[in-house]
Amino acid sequence: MFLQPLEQLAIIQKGADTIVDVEELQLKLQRSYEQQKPLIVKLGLDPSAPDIHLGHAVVLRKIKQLQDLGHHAVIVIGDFTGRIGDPTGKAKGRVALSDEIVKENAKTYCEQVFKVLDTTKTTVRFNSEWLSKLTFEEVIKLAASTSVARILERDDFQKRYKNQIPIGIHEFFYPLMQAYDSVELQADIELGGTDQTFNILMGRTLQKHVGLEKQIAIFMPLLEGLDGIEKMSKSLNNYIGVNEAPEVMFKKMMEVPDKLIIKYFELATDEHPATIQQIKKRLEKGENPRDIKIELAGIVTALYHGKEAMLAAKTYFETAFQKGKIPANIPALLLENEQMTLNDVMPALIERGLVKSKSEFQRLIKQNGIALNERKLSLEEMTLTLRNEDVLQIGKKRFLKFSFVG
RNA sequence: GGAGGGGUAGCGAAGUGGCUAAACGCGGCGGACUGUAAAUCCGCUCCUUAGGGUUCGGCGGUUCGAAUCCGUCCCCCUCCA
Repeated sequence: MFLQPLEQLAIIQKGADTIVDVEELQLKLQRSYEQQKPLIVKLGLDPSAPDIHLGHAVVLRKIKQLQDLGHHAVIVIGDFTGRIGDPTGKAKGRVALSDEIVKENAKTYCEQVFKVLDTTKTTVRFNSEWLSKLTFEEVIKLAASTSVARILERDDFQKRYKNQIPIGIHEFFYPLMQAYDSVELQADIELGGTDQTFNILMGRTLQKHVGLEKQIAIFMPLLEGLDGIEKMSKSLNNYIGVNEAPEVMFKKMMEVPDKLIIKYFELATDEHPATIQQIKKRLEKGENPRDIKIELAGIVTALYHGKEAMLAAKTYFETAFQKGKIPANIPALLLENEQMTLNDVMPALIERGLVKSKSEFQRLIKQNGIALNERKLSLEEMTLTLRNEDVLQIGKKRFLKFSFVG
């Protein structure tokens, strides 16, 4: 059932940034092979934002590969970590609420996670399950396994300390809590981005401290977001969510900077290294990066939405953005009666997030950014009565069709 | 506990009684150009029934007038103990 340990190792190493420690990993694989017993692969997820994006997916894809090799994944939802970590949640009423929200987020989360992972080889755990039961004494003992100097080594702590940005004492416990998860699960392998180096290595320290075998740390490269500079994250709004509509996903993929095309092929698709080599060559030969990016966008979109939806999204992209025409499938807004004007629909537009305020809408009109049925609007036309099938275009990307009930 | 420095729009940062809805930079948005872009150029960037209305950590006060002065409270940082 298992592949030869060396073959497994090759697959595991593919695309990984660093593995600590490869020899130990080999030993674990060997033993697992001999005993026909899967390794426990741990991944911690922070439930604060309920969206999984392609950056997370890099790690998930690697885990999927481990599952395909026969190993077992444990997803740890950091509900405890998240709950005490949020310094804004001061009010007591909020804690209970955020508990529910965490549960709900976790549900959405898992749905997304399983777009990549194999359900039958995955266990989902919440770390409040064990962390909330620790006594103060146990916590202190945990804390004694490291030192302030060690904790301060962590990159972002150092930066914050230098820049006089506050560091809460409780934040010192994050690495410990995450490390304790590994102890509890007796993880064989923990996956994470290179930004998780400190936390994941702490897991090894702690496991050793309590007399367990140390987990293997596999660090995956961080995927830069659409700005091409910062790592993909929701708060920087440079992300592509796995749950986003196919049209949105396709369009965003096209916004990936040219220089990241190969990296995205490597980290966001399951393409074979040989295929990627060929693409590299095509780029070097001077082939238009746009065309290659269209292929990339197609592959990624199909990965999450299937081929059919991808093809529709591609057509949408070609009509709306390449030709500048109104695409076929655009969201519709139902009008209550036949006397509605743009002024009247304004609240609905704001609610849908198409514009921030009426003032912004008027500003856009002044800037030639609003069109009704492909004709630019003027300020006076705010009071025009809308007709069935009228199409409103805001900027280049936002479309809305009006239609009457019934 | 003591001493000092801070809190200004999404962020960074000017402004120390009226000319300030608040310079400048970044980010974001619109337009031009394009290969979806990037780079570049132009414009916008609190709300509004366009007359105004609400903003500079919170509350209260002085003043014809306050981000700017006073009181008080909250928060952050540094050094000392």
